[in-house]
Amino acid sequence: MPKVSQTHRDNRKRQILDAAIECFARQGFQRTGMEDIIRESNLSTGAIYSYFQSKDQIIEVLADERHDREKHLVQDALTAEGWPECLHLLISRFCDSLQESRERKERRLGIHLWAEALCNPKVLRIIRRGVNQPLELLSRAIGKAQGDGHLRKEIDSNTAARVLIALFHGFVLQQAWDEHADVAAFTKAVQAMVDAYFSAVSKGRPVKIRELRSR
Amino acid sequence: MPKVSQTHRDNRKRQILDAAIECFARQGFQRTGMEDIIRESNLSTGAIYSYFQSKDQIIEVLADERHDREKHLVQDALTAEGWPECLHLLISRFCDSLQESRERKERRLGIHLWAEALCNPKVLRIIRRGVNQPLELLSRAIGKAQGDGHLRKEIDSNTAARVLIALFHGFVLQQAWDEHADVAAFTKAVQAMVDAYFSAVSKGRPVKIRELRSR
Amino acid sequence: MPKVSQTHRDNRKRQILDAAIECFARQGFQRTGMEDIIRESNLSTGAIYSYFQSKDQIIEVLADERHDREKHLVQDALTAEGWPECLHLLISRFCDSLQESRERKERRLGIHLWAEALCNPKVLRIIRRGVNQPLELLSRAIGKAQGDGHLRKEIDSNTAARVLIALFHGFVLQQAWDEHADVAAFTKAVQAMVDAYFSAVSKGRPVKIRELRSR
Amino acid sequence: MPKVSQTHRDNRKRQILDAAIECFARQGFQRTGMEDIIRESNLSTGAIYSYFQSKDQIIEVLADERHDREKHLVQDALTAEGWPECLHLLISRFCDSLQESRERKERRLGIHLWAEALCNPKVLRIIRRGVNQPLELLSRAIGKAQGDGHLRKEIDSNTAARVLIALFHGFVLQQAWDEHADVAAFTKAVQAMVDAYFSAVSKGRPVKIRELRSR
DNA sequence: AATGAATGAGGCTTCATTCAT
DNA sequence: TATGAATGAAGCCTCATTCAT
Repeated sequence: MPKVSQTHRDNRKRQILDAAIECFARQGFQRTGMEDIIRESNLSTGAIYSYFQSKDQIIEVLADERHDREKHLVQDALTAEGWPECLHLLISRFCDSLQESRERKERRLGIHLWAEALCNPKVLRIIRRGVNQPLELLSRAIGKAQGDGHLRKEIDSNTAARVLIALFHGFVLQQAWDEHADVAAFTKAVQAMVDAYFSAVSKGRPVKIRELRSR
Repeated sequence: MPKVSQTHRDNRKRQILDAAIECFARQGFQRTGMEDIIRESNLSTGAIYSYFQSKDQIIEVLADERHDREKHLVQDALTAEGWPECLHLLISRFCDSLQESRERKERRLGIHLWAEALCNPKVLRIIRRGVNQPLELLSRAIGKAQGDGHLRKEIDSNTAARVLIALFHGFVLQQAWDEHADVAAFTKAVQAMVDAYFSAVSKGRPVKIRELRSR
Repeated sequence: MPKVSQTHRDNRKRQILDAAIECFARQGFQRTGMEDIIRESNLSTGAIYSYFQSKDQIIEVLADERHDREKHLVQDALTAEGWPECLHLLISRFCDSLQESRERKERRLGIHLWAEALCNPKVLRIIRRGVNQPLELLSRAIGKAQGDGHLRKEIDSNTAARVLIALFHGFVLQQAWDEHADVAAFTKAVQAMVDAYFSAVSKGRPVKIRELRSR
Repeated sequence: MPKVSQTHRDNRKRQILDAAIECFARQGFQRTGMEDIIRESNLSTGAIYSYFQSKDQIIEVLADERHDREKHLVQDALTAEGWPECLHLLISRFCDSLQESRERKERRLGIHLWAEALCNPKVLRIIRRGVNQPLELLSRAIGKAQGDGHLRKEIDSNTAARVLIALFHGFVLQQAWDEHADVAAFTKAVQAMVDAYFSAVSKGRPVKIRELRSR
């Protein structure tokens, strides 16, 4: 039989991956059988296995995809000019994405990947890249803003980046557990908090914890 | 053996739960077989099943325990007097806990529970309680601080609480993926950010989002 | 501790056997766990095992009991004087017993024993005795009636006994499957049939099948 | 393997059912493990479960099959013309079947089903149908014979049918417990008894039970 | 004697993967 | 290439029985 075109193969692969996303997002890895993916993708067992070596490999590919997406989201946001703009763009880009149904589905899948990473070395490696690359991008951007004098120097850019990512991830969880979580309110609060943090006492020295305490 | 004391039963239960925590934290729910828990607990199959009805029930009990712990952590912190103290205590309590090995293990388990909640209604219910109760406690504390004039009124107490929780959860993830994540730096940054947020523009009016955006 | 009296032991044994009858009749052997018998008997695991060596042994003892009862039922009926009286007494004794709730329960148990006998040599031996002894008693009684001139000689006493027993067993099944089966009607029909059979053409030669066919 | 024909599927199903009959007839339901059926059928665990959902379902299907066979046996016999012919055909058909090894095996299985019915609602329903349908067929046939003047009207057709079925079932038991039970003798006796019953006192009035009792 | 906690072999079933067609 | 029937290891759990107290 004739070899099928690469495009055809790609389409099939997508078909499988989309089916897998659907199933995994809904039921997690354990509860999703290959049979579910097969049914959802309208393909046959054999077909699936001619595109992916195993269920685990599908998971790994999906992890890779998510990581790519995350990186691009950060990358895109950081193309904006000027400091606070970058940050605001990032926050809104991120938060906006939580409103789209497709993205929400993938975020659920993402959570399963976060847990999977804890006991699957391959996935852990992918997740680490998926967190570290955005982290570095962000960290570098913050560093640059500091260099440009838009930001207090006392802030450790790396840690600041971590905090931002933590905020995002943390909210992804809350939204997954309660789909009515108020994204807009959260967005606003994060914007405010981050602004306050980055701009606090920009005129002189940073606020010291002790001072705050005794106020 | 004849009737044993309640203490004995409790000890056995703990033995099983601890074994389960060990296994689940290390390998997740799927990869942990009852056999693993049996081996780790030094008990027999039957013994386990005379204390718990099923693997799922063990998971649920562990979820309940985590939720309780989380609530108590928040409750304890909020017993401090005065506003910023409460908050700082909470942050340090939380971050300190991430340094203890036992707690780290349980946090890993916690992440597995977060994912499990997405496709296990019972666990979801438990997790929701486990998030909502601390959220309310925190929210109420913030509200009280606002009432006492220690905090800007523009902040929505509920959302602020959400943001804090998100920060914590988000960092738990980072630490799980990279056990060398710098807890101290994170702690400091969170303290600073939160202080900045809650006290921002205390000298005049709060920064408005619109202003920030258009800057 | 003091050795308990034989009476006490007997009572305990009965307690266990009654509990077992209850459970086995209701749920069969497989579905009845030792735990069920323990609960129903209000004794402890250990107690049960100090009176019986195993679940199988309980079954065997119960089989023995049933067999005894069955034998006595036949024996008692055959004490009547004169031929048809014996038979009628037997039939009514048997059918009457099907009206009592206790007996019905034991009959259900009996059915389980019938099946058990097919794959449990010990029970098979007991059941065989339980069928053969009544069979012989009956057969001998029929033979005697023939000798006394009350019955046609052409009838094979052994087979006739078999037929009677088959009628009884067969109806026990029907009643077990449908507790509203009409015992009275069945009794009457059996009486009539048996009478017809035993007395048919008592004046001369037996009816030949061929004749019946061509009539 | 690619899609296989329906015939192939049917053959496989039969293969499994035959293996199950073999095992169940020999050892009963409890003592037969899926492993036994798997070995006996020369298939794999998975194969079995792709044809049947559970061990219980196999039992139910077998119960259905038996019920069908039983019904057909009666139906076929009742196609004969004329009254006593029908009956004699039925009796010989039934008794002949007890001579075939295959049928004897299935009869053993049948006994296990009779017991199973007592504590398995699904099987009970099937067994009831399996008894009631032949019962009705027979009852109707007897009624018709009465209408045609071939039979005494005093007989309750329904009860008479019950008696016949009871005779058959009862003998199935005896044969299962003692494979040397004399089928031919039993057959003859049943034929005679039934003939005597149905034609008794055809010369005058039927014998009344009361008379028999008081004789 | 009595208790009931503990044991662990064995039961039923699932499901990722293979491979004949 | 594509199909889906077949495989069988491994999983969760039950339950008759034992034995320390």
